[in-house]
Amino acid sequence: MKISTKGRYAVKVMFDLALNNTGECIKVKDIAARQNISEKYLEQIIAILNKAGYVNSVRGAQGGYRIAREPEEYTIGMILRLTEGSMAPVACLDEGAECEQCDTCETLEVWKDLYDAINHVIDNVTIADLVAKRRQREGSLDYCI
Amino acid sequence: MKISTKGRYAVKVMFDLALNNTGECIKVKDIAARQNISEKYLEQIIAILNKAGYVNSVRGAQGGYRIAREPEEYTIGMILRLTEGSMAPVACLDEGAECEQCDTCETLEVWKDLYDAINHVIDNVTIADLVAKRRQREGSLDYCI
DNA sequence: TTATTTCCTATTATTCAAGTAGGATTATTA
DNA sequence: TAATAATCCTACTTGAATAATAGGAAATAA
Repeated sequence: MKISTKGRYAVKVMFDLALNNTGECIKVKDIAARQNISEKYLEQIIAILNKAGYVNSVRGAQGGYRIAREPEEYTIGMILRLTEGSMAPVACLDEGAECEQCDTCETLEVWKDLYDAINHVIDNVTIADLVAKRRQREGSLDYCI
Repeated sequence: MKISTKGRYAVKVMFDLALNNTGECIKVKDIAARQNISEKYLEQIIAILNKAGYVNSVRGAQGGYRIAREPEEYTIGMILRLTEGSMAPVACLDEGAECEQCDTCETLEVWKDLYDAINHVIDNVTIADLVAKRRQREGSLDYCI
């Protein structure tokens, strides 16, 4: 039961755009280099974020991407659901799923609890939280040197 | 991020063996019929449970399987880890994993929280809990009729 | 000795993850 | 205006994993 690179990279992209946001455009190439991800693969992932309006794009030379809203407004859950699809641990719990045995399925209740627990975590962390942690870390590093 | 049929079926097997336990052997064929799973595929899954000592087997005619210990002693987590492997949402958190970027990875902390939440759920439900729920359901059904 | 059951291993079909590749389109800038 | 730099779009590939299917060997009860 793993989160795929698609979802993980999407979170990294949003984090990177928030962390390095100066109002200027940020190129895929730069994100790929910083996050150590294939540039071409990242293009596809950021395209999903773009279509969903999570980021804004500027085409042409000196173009790139910017985070569309404030980092506080993006939870990890939003980003994972967009890129990974449902975070339900079993298909029975996906939206629009039909299962005849669900009424008499004791295990389903466990999966429901698991689903709730997963959602609770990913819906209560925002990109802003991740940026804050990095800033804090950078701050404490200054003291070390 | 889905639990595979292997893990789900393994839980169903343990549940079935506990629910229908009379001290007699239970055949794979019967479990497969009750749980609506391919017999041959179930053989492979129950073999894992058998090797781990979660069930005891009796070969030959009138043979079959019995749950080895009390249903209270088997958590869902034990069964899933045995059949699925680690339940960590990212490979970085698997045992023996090595990741150079972990020290400066803010997202990892989210995955850790997620991992903890997952473990908390699956380690606090036992097969006995599932059986109890079924018994309760059966009891209330009697009143309905 | 026959029927029944577990045990063991190999094979397969399908799907999905994770990228790779190539070029079209759009905009800046020299 | 031409060169350059960037996003955009689509198709393809490769490898691994999932979810079985298949066939028979070994063990045991009746």
